[in-house]
Amino acid sequence: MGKRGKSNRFNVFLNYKLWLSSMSGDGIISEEVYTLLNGIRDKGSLKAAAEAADISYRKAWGDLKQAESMLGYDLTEKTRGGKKGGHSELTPAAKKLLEAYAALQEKLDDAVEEAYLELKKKMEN
Amino acid sequence: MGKRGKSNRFNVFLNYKLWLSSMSGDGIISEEVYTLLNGIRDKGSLKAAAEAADISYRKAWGDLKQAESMLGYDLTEKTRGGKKGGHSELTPAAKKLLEAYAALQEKLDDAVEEAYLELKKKMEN
DNA sequence: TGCCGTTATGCAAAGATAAACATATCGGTA
DNA sequence: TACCGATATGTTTATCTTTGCATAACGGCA
Repeated sequence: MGKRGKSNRFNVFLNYKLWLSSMSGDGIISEEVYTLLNGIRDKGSLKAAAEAADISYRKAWGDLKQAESMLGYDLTEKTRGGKKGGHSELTPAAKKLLEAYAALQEKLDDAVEEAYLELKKKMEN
Repeated sequence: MGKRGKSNRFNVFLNYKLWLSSMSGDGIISEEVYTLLNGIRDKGSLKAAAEAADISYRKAWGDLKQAESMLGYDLTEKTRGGKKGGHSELTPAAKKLLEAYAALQEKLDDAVEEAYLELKKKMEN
């Protein structure tokens, strides 16, 4: 047998979750909302985005509404009726938010990864 | 009136939450468990720690048990009966975990703060 | 040995969260 | 104008989480 590492391997994963909240803490924009916005951008409707995210339309609609009310401006432009029954698309502000969020997530992913390796090292000593 | 910043102030806060999980994702060590461990260290009993954290003893006990089962080793040494009815104290492993976690949290707090400022700047342009 | 306060644990009740269901509205198009 | 499919929203059900209650075991101490 060759040598090997300590036997108490710290065999767990570090996860994290981000969200934006209002000062009062009532409304939140969770990662779910970002998923929805991405879906809306890709599919052109909240219904399709909700299905893709595997959450009920009712909840998706409520979450989006709450996010918009919290920010104080719209993230989507919605229309009812029309050839395809209606559709939703992102406002410029939403597009900016998605971009900014992606950058933020990448940066934090790196920070978490780094912190995790340190945690692990400490726990294996 | 002098000049002032853009009016669409991005007036929300960035929050984050950390937790450790097993590969399968079933068991987790949430921030709550860290709070409990801190409480146990300070007060010497799970009951007191649960009260301080404002969660039911039932849940605190269950969470702790789950965390220990996930890690595969004990985080607390418990005794029943005795002069004060019983008590709990941290194992060396738990102390190490708390230390490592505090360092991790500090590091990530900084990273999040930094990322938030960037996000904000982007959203205000 | 009976009491106290804590750990330990099952089970029922209560609360929170999300899904499901039910309609209504809208505006192109057949 | 009737139909389609998506938005919009209230109401009811189901699910998931947490609390609360009950009860047992334990071991110093009066």
